[in-house]
Amino acid sequence: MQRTKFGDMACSIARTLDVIGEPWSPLILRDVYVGIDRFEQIQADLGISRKVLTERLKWLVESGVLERHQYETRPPRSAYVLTAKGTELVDLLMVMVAWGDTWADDGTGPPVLYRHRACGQISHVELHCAHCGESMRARDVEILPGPGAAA
Amino acid sequence: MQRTKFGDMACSIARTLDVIGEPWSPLILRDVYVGIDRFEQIQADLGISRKVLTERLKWLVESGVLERHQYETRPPRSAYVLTAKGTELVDLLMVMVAWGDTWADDGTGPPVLYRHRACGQISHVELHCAHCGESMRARDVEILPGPGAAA
DNA sequence: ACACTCAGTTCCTTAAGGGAACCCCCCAAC
DNA sequence: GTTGGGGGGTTCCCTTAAGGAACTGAGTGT
Repeated sequence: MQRTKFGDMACSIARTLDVIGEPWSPLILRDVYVGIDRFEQIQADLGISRKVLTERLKWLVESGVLERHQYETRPPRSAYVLTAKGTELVDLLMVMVAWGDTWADDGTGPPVLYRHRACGQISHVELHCAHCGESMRARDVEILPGPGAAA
Repeated sequence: MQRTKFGDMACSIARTLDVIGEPWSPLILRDVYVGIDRFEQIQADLGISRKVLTERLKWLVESGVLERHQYETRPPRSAYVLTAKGTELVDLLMVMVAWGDTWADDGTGPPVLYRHRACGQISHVELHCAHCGESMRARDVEILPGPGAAA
């Protein structure tokens, strides 16, 4: 497959997809987020090919969303941990979860629940405006060209 | 490529990725969202191969996130429109935009700005708890097995 | 010395993406 | 009434990525 490069597009969605646009990456980040953070564990949990997992991990580390930490030297054992950049991608995963729970439920209910520490309730995420705090969804915004728009 | 099926996994992230996990789909949805809603327009805007675009559109329609509307019969002209299911996916795109603006800026600033109609300000989305309304990010939640968890 | 685990690497097969050419339908101009 | 052009695809070939299994190699543990 000669895949098109997304990183150069003047589009923040495309640039985000350049990092995690291929389907395994979000699942790898999820695994690392929940503590499945070593090569063998991730491979077994996802059933991903070892070859592809190696490639993805390398790319995610290069992209600065994961770091490889050798936490033991004898025997050498390493774990992957989320950087700040990677942790903010987990926010994206939480929105995916909310959508999947709503629109792709197989009838058995959500596989994972999220308890919000602040209020103690099982909940999910909603999108709000960073400025006024009110709900901010697709239908609530107007789109304008920004400074980095293509010529 | 014999790609692994994500739709059957007991994971809402995987089930979401089953629909839009391949890198072009989010960009197609973005295009439709901003009004680039016809085959030729999308193809020209994204530079995607016509073959792949045909496949993607078919899949997105099958998945219920887009609908094909023939708005003119002579000559036959059709446009793709977002369903409710698809419109909620645009929320996901807005989070991608926020991440891309923050972490993948090439120095020229964001290519697109979003004005929140409610407050009139240029803004971006933040994640809040659907229950208490407070900020709800990756670090603010506890993960629990839900009813649809794998055995 | 032998088995075992972790973390990859190598090799082969299959299928998906890119790209260009081609096709059909409808309309408009010459 | 045939040529030209646009919309909306389909067909073809080529390249490359994903899957999968086997192999490697360092480092214990017995």
